[in-house]
Amino acid sequence: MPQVTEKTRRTPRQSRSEATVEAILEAAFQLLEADGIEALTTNHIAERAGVSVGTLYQYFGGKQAILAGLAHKRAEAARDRIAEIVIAGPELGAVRLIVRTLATAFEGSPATRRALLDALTAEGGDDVVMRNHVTFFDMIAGKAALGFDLSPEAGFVLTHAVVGLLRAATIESELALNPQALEDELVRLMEAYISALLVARSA
Amino acid sequence: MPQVTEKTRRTPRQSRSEATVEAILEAAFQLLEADGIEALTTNHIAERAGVSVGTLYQYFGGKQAILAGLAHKRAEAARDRIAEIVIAGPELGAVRLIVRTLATAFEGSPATRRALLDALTAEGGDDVVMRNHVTFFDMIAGKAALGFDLSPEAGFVLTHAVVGLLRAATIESELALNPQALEDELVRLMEAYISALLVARSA
Amino acid sequence: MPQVTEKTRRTPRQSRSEATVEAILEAAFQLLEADGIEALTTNHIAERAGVSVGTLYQYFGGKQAILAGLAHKRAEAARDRIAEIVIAGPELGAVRLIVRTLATAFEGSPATRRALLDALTAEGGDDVVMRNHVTFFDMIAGKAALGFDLSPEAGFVLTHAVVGLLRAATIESELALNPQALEDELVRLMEAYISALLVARSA
Amino acid sequence: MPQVTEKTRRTPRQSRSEATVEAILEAAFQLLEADGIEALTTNHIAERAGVSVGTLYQYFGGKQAILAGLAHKRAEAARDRIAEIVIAGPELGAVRLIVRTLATAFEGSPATRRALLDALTAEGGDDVVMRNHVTFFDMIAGKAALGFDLSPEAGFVLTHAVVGLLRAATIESELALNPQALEDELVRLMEAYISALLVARSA
DNA sequence: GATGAATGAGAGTTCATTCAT
DNA sequence: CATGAATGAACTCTCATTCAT
Repeated sequence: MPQVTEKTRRTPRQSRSEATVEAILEAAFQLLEADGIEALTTNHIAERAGVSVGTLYQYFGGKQAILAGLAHKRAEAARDRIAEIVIAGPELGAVRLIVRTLATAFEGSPATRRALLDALTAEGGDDVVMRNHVTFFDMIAGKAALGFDLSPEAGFVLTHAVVGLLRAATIESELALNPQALEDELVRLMEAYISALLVARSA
Repeated sequence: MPQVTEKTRRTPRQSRSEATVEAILEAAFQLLEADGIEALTTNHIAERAGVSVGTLYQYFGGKQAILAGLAHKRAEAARDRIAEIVIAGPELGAVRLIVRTLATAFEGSPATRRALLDALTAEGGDDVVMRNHVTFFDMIAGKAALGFDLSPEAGFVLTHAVVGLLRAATIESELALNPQALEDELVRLMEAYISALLVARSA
Repeated sequence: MPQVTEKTRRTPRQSRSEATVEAILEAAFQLLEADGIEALTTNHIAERAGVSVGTLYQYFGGKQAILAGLAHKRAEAARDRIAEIVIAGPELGAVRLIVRTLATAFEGSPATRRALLDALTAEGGDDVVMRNHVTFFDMIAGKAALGFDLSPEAGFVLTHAVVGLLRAATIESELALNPQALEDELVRLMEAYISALLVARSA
Repeated sequence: MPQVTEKTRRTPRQSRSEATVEAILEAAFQLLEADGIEALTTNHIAERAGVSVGTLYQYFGGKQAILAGLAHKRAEAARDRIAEIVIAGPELGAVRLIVRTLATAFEGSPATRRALLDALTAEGGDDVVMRNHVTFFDMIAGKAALGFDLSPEAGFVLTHAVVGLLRAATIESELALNPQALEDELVRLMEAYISALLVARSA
C-alpha cells in the first residue's frame, strides 16, 4: 500500500538529489501528457526519468505523491503570481487578471489538467489553494475594501467558484466553450458577487 | 478493461431483472459507504448483491457503469425536483430551493458523494446534468425573464458554479463550513450573477 | 502483505477445485525440493502447477499458507499413524514405533523438512502437533498407565523433546549422525523420562 | 544477496570501531524488540545506530551476520556461565543450574528470542553451541563420571533436548506454561537420561 | 574510514473480465 | 439466463547491497 500521507521520504539537500526529483517530476508530466493517467506507472516514470524505481520511492511515496508534487508546483506558482497582482494593485482589472492567471495555471492537455486538479483535491486538505484560501483572499478582500470580516463561507465561495468552474470547463471539453467568453462570464460572476458582499456589508 | 462506452447491456423489462439491477446498485452503494471506493470491486458487489459476477456483467458494462448508474439515479431525481420547483414557480425563493435541492441530491458520506460526483464527470459527456444544462437552465432563465439568448458560457457558469462549489465543499470536509451559511452565500452568488446578466441584457 | 491468518480463501467443493489445490501443493513441494525455499515464489508455484497466480490466490492466502498446507498434510498423516500404533497397543515397542513415525513424518531433503517444520511453528499456535499434544499424548500416557494427571509441562516435554531433537538433527546435517543410533538414543530418552514420571507418580 | 559466509569484515581493535559495532548490535536488538524481525532492515539498523549503511557493511557481512552476532554474544555468555558451573562442580544441583542458565540465556520478547535462536541455526554449522557440543558436554560427562565414550548421538541428545524444548516453549507462548514446573520437568528429563546412560555403560 | 544516493531484480498481490458449464 | 472458477497482465513497493564521492 502506498504511503499517501508521507509525501517526501528523503528531503533532498544535495544538488544530485534535486536533479533527480526534478527529473522524476518532468518525466511524470511528459508521460501524463503523452499517454494519460492510465498509463502512468511508477516504473514508467522511473524509466523515463532515467533512474531506478527504488530511487523514485526514495523521494516519493508513490504515484499520488508525484502527481501532487506536480500539481503543487503549479499551484504555488499561480498563487505567487496572484499575490503579485494584488500587491501591484491594478484596481479595476485585478479580478480579470486573477481569473486569467487561474485559467492558465495548469499547462497541458485537458486530461493532464484534470489529473493535476484531482491530485490536489485527493490529498484531502493539504491542498495549497484550499488550505490558504483565507489568507489568500484576505489580501484580495483587503484590496477590495471588504475588510477582514469575510465569513469563511464567503471566502470559500470566492476561492472555489472560479477554480471549480475552470475544472468543469476543462472536463467539459466537448462543449467547446469560447475561452474569452468564459473569462468574461467568470469576471462578471466574481464582480457581481463581490459587489453583493459589499452591499451586504454596508447594510 | 472496462467498457465505458456501453453503459447498459440489457435493458430490464421483467421484474426479476429489475430486482437484480436494483440489488446490484444497492450493494454497490452500501459497499461504497462502508469501505470506500478502494474496496469497491465487481466481485464484492456481486457477492453482496447475491448474484454472480457473470450476472453483474449481464446488466452493467463494468465498475464505472455501476457507479454511473448510481449517480444518474440521484442526478435525475434532483433534476426532476428542480423542474417541479421551476414549474411551481415560487418567484422569490426559487434560487434558494434549487440550491438546496442540489445540496441534498447526493446522500451518503462525503467520500461517497465525491465518488458519485466523479463518476458523473468521468463519463465524459454522458453526464445528464451537463448535457442538459442548456435545456435545463433555459427553464430557469425563461422563468427569470432572461429570455433565450443566454450564452452557452453564461449557462455553463450558472449550472456549474453551484455544483462545483458543492463538490468542493464536500471534499473540504475539514473546513467544517456551516451548511446554512454556505447556502446563503451560494444564493447570494447566484442571485448577484443573475442580476448582472439582466443588467447586461437590458443595456 | 500476505494474509497469514486466513489460510483458505475459497473452500473447494467441486472436484475441479480439489484437483487445483492438489496441483498447487504438489508443485510447491517439487519446487521446494528442487530449488529450496529461496526460489519458492507464488508465481513459480502457479506456473509449475499449471494454473494462474490468480487461481493460486483464490485458494491460498500466500506462500506461507501453501507451506502450512503442505506441512499440515504430513503432520496429520503422522498423527493418524501414531494413533493407530497406540490403539494397536504393541506394549513394548510403542515408544520406538512412535519415534520412528515422527522421524519419517516429513519426507524430502533436510532443507525441505526444515522449511515445513518452520511453517508449522510460524503459524503461531495453529500447529496441529502442538495444539493437540495433550489429547495426543494422553492416549500414550493412558497406555503407559500414567493416568490422566499428566501435567501440561510433562506433556509438553514428552511431545516436543522428540520433535525438537528431530528438527535439530535435520538442521545439523553436517554432523552426520547415525540415524539408527539417534533413534536408539531418542527411545532411551523417552523411556527414561516415562519411567521417571511413573516413579514420581507412585511416590 | 547477503554474504552469509563471511561474518565479520573488520575485527575492531580501536575503541571507536568497538563502539560502532556495539551501537549496531544494540540498535538491531532494540528494533527487533520494538518492531519484530519483519521491520528489521539494514537501513533501519544503520539509522538507529547513527551510522551510515556503508559503515554497517564495513563491520558486518549483512543482516544475518548482525543477528548472528547478537545471538553469539548471548550464547557465549551462557556457555561461559555453564562452564563455571561445571568447574565449580556442585554435584547435585548442576543439571538444574545448567537448565536454568540456558532458560535465561536469551533476553527479550519471545519473538526476539526466536529470531536469535533461528539466527543461530541459520548459520548452518557455525553455531557455537552446536559445533562445540561434544567438547562442551564432555566436560559435564566427565564430571558425571560417564567417561569419554559418550556417543555423538547421546551427546547430541544431551545438548539439544534442552535447547529444543526451550525453543518450543518460547514459541508456544500461548500455552502459558509454568516456568518453574517446566524447569522441573526438564531437570527430570535430563537426569533420567543421564542415569539411563550410566546404567547402559555399566552393563 | 565514512557516507548515503542509487540500484533493480523480483516478490507478492489484485481484480476486471471471460466463458465453459 | 446464471454461474463462478479461472485468468494474467500489470502493478506497487522492498531492501540488501554497492561504490563514487
